[in-house]
Amino acid sequence: MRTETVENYLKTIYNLSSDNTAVVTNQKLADKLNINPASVTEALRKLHELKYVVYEKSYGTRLTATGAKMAIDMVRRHRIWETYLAKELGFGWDEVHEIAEELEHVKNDKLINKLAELMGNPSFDPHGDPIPDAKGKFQKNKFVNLSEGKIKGAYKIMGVSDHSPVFLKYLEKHQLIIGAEVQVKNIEEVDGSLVVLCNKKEVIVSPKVAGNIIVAVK
Amino acid sequence: MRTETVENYLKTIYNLSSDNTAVVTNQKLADKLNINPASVTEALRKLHELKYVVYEKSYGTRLTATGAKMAIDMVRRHRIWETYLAKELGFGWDEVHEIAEELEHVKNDKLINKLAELMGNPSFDPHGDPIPDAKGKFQKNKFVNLSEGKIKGAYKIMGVSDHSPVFLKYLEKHQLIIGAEVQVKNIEEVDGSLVVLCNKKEVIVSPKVAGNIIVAVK
DNA sequence: ATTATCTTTTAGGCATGCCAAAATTAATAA
DNA sequence: TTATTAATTTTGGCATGCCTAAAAGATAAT
Ligand SMILES: [Mn+2]
Ligand SMILES: [Mn+2]
Ligand SMILES: [Mn+2]
Ligand SMILES: [Mn+2]
Repeated sequence: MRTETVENYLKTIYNLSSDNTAVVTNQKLADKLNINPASVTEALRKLHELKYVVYEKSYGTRLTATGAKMAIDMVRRHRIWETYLAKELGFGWDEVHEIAEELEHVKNDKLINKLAELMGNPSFDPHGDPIPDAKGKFQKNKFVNLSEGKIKGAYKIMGVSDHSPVFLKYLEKHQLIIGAEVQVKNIEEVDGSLVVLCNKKEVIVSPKVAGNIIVAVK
Repeated sequence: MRTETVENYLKTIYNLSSDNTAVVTNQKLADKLNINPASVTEALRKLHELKYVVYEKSYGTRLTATGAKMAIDMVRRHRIWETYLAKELGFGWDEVHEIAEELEHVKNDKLINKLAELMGNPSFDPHGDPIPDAKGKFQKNKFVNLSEGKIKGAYKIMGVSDHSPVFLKYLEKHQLIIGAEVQVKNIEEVDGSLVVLCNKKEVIVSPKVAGNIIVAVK
């Protein structure tokens, strides 16, 4: 059964096993889904039954081909809705995730495809994440982390890996938004903070923050 | 708890007790919700507990003020989404209801208000039903049924009371759509069918169909 | 190799929503 | 009014998803 719960599990497994086939632990799933580990065990048993995942006891879980297809479908829906909310309805990039968490479960492919078409089939969502097309194909990007930035290096912000409102509002306050061009002026010895020039202003970016900013080398 | 189930019950009770305070029977609820009458009894007991309805055993149910407020909120969401799907995304009036059944449950007032605003706060949905504003106020209309039409009478179609795709597609085929102007040429003695002129074509409208077309007298 | 720690699983429960069958109540007809 | 029919409620069950506490398994440290 493709319940909302199943959809959420599959999507989350997919997001946690970033580099395709990596195995996901129960703990990480429990954390991400805000659910007790015992409940995760149960759920995985069922998902295994349904052939959506391969679940090996006390080892970990990975998606089957069927599961991956469903997961990618969810990712598409989520990101299309996020993009729509931001681009067409004027929601902030810190607001869209939560609403998309609900909208993604509306069962109507035509709806998603119409929204996508209306926006010219965008390839990236407001956080810079790639949007799979209707067939599940993505544009794979090869960006790096700002924390790998070098002194005098010039970069362009392409995405973020932390989607929490707190983080996103913080970035916005300093104009560290998608598309912004930044230059690394210095890297502090003490704590590894980056002093970057962004929009003609100097901003100090902590390693933690830098680690969640995805950039292209210019 | 305001679950999806609760929202559906309240909305349905509201829709079934058309003339405000009319009592709704379990049977009608069971039919509309496609649920076993036994389940309806249980649900109503809980809704009564929650003070959303006044439920009197073996007699019937009506909404409390609190329940009515929630119901009207649901009606607003449903109709805003229907209008949005039709006007902005190009869905047919026969397609929008089903999708809106799901979208109406997304918990975000800002979203609904943005959609409404974007469309200029419409007062009627694609079926001619009035859309309550954010405060729950509607424009009460005083239309009549086409089945009450008189020979030589001229009318304008303002709405429909059957929202099923079959019915709506049938109407569309004969151009009997909202805004269309019709003139009653004759009423057949045999079965009460109306012969109406619509878009310069004669159409025979059965009593059953006419009974689901809402018109304004011109 | 053994202990301590952390993760996962099992066992036993609970809430929500639904159903079918039987019992009760209400409404209608005779 | 009494019998028949129809609507409602009660009873006992079931599936889904979640939880806590206890048991078992895996990992890491001494
Ligand atoms: Mn979700
Ligand atoms: Mn995103
Ligand atoms: Mn609904
Ligand atoms: Mn409608």
